[in-house]
Amino acid sequence: MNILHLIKVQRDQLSKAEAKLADEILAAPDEAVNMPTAELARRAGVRDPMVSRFCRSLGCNSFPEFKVQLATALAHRASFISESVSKGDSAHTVIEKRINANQAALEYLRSHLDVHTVDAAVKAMSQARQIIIAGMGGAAAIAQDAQHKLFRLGIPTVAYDDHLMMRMAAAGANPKDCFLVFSVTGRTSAMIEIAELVKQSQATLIVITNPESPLAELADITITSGDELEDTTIYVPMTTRIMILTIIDIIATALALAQGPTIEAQLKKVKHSLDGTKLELPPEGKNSKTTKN
Amino acid sequence: MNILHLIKVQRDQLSKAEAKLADEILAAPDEAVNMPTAELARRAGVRDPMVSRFCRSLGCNSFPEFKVQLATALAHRASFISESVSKGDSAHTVIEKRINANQAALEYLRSHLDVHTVDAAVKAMSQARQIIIAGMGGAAAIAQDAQHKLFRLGIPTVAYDDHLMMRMAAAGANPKDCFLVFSVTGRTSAMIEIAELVKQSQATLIVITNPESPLAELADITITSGDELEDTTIYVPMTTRIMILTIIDIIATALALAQGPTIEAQLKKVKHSLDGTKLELPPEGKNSKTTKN
DNA sequence: AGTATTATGTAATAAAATTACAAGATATAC
DNA sequence: GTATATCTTGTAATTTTATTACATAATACT
Repeated sequence: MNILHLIKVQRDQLSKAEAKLADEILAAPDEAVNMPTAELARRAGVRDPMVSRFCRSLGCNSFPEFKVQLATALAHRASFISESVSKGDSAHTVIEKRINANQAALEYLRSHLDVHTVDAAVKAMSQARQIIIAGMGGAAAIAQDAQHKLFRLGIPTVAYDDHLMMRMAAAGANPKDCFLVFSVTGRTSAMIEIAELVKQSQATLIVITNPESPLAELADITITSGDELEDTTIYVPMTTRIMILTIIDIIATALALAQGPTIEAQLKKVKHSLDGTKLELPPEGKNSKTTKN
Repeated sequence: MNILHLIKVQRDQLSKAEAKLADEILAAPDEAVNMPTAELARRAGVRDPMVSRFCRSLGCNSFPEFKVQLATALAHRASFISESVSKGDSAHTVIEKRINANQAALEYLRSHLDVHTVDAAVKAMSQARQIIIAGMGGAAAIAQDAQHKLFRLGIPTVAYDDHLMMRMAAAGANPKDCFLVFSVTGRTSAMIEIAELVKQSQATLIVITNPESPLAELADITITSGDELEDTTIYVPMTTRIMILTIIDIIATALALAQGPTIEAQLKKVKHSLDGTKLELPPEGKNSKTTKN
């Protein structure tokens, strides 16, 4: 866990003077990181040695060591303050801000993605007879992408973006099937309908959605879509897209590992099937890879 | 520029003793970050004050300040070592590794995405009569996603994943149109065909692909797909997906900004069009946002 | 209420970083 | 090629910073 998190978590178990320091640091970590003990102590209204003690309480061996940790945490957090873009922004600023925002989304995922949930999803999917994926609107592309990834692993997978097809697939699903639903908000009634049909078919229902949504309640396994994070006032919301894609990435990777050695051959077969569609690589290209995707 | 980079760059313009310090730090930055001057000096075979001088040469005000900078640089670098997954990995490890890999991809993008290229693309797209997007295979989902984002901005946009449709669209394109092609490798002959047809129609051809590919050569504007980065030996390649999505994100954001104040109303209209399809939010949910996507 | 325990401040000390200065190295001019 | 200037580095002193030891205050517990 990073040191800023740690301070926040331990904040209430600290002594009075230490809590003052914690507050001071949390209030302005960027400044704290470049202060000597004396200055930090003065600002927090305590005496110098408290700073050393505070660092020890947090598990650091010295104040300098603490500063290094703080700087590290701050480097990660830096992208956490994913500033929204504004009118006068140059292309360069937009690039920086959007990359920061997307990195921050991944950082958020790191701390909020539950291992056991992922494990459960992987287990269910690896045992599934077939995986049926559903996504509408903005989630349609995600569904298609997931299908593309999973089918490459040799798992029978199909993706739908059409409501009627989804209904039929949901109603006709086998209890051994896995139904994977992408819905950022989890409030689209059409999607909830589908989920209910899936329940009736007794297929395993995995949803990637806002955990506090009606859709999530229906699911056997719920994985967060990061919907709670996204700020709709920002021009073009995107972070959830990145998060969900990374979730798929993680699950697909874990699935591939679960499948064992056969998977490599499978991937190779699929890849080589595309060979005929590609132009040759230049003879002495430094890029010695074979074609792909 | 981060301090590690700076040290590398300035390495040869430093004095003999300073160079020794530079080498020592570059050799083991993780250790250096937790050393006092004396220790670092000893290891580098110089005297303590050289360390202070070295920091000054690099533009830092003090050694502690330098350490903070180093820690920051190291924090970013940490995610750069995106280890590939392996057999015995637990779900937790897979999560960490994939998130690291994807964050690293974004870090790569940060330093390799050319501002002027993005500017040019945004300019071309903002002036376009219509944007036609093409993507096949794994890029189909990306194309669909891009379409979804751009059409929300009120820009006439269409996406194709079918080769015949692409041919027709390419052949029939207007010189005022913008043709956006996604192809990770840039070697799919079907896609190159399309690009050639687009050239004949004199529409602006923007491709997101491997910059050293036949497809890139045909384009008016080329943006890297990160293909050169991806390691095909890793089970499920994904980083390019994230990179391309972020590129779309950046362009769409810049486009939105370029459109000026009208865009907000436009986005609201599109968003509210979905209101009827969603369930109400719970009355006292801490989530006070309106529905979206 | 009295004692034990913990928390914090004060003063002293130790550690760390920097400055001032001198000696050495290197370059430049003649 | 020597002399001078400039730059680099080391030594020693100094200052700043962090920590320890100890005492006092606060809190908790009996």
